[in-house]
Amino acid sequence: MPELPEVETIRRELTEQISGKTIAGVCVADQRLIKEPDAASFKKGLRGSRIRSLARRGKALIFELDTGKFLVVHLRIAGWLILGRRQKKARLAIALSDGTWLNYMDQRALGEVRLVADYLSLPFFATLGPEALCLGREEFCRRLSGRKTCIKNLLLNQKFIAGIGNIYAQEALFLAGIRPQRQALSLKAREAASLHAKLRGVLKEAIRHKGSSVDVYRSTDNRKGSMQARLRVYGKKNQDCPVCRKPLSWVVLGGRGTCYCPRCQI
DNA sequence: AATGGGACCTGCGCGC
DNA sequence: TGCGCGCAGGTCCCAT
Repeated sequence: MPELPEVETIRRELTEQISGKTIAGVCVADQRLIKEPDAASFKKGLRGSRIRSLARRGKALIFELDTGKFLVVHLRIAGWLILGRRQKKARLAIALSDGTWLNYMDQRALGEVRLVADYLSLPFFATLGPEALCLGREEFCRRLSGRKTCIKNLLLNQKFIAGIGNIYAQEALFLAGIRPQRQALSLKAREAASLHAKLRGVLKEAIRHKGSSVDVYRSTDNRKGSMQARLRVYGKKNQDCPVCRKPLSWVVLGGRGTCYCPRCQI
């Protein structure tokens, strides 16, 4: 589900709705999600904490607590959060002081939740590349140069750039007119600059529209985003290009399905 | 050092 | 109706 725009949407909504509130209780229905510490210490460490603020780094959501600890949530493929009534299928439910619940939902149980004192030293954050929306054009082009892997896989590599996933990588490449299987080092300066601009554009567009609800993703009020209606190629296997109206192509790159237009993308 | 494939999970839609 | 298969928005681990 959640790439940068979806996680950013969640962060903004939660900032408005739960910052300043205190955690009254914690119910762990699926222990597999709690990566550290053990479930009992996790619950004990969380109870009574006040939520100071919410941050995002890449696709990870970070709750800053007044105890000095951080609740780090990674939704992976199919996680989402619902604020409000307690949800039956929640794998983790956090009761807030005002009687509302923050429910962690996850169809595939691949998500990860941690309570740590220092999240920046976690391997994921220590090796994470620059934020997609903070990376300037020149730095983007410099990091791109000399990389032999195909451009789409590079965009998906979180150590290269943080926050891009399979939806927005395909969308940005379509908008920039670049084939996903091109070697990164083959991009001309103009192409790299265009890709940088289109990437920023599509991420901002997606944030404005509260993310793409392609499958299970919902924003915290359990409503769908609206970006899915604006996607140009993602999930359009066997359909036509929105620009030239000819059939789109589909390939597997880095184990992930990839749609592109063989005419509009060079 | 960088790259590609498999593993981790569950559920849906499809063809037979 | 039922079953097997392919596929799904991410990341880590391992072999090469």
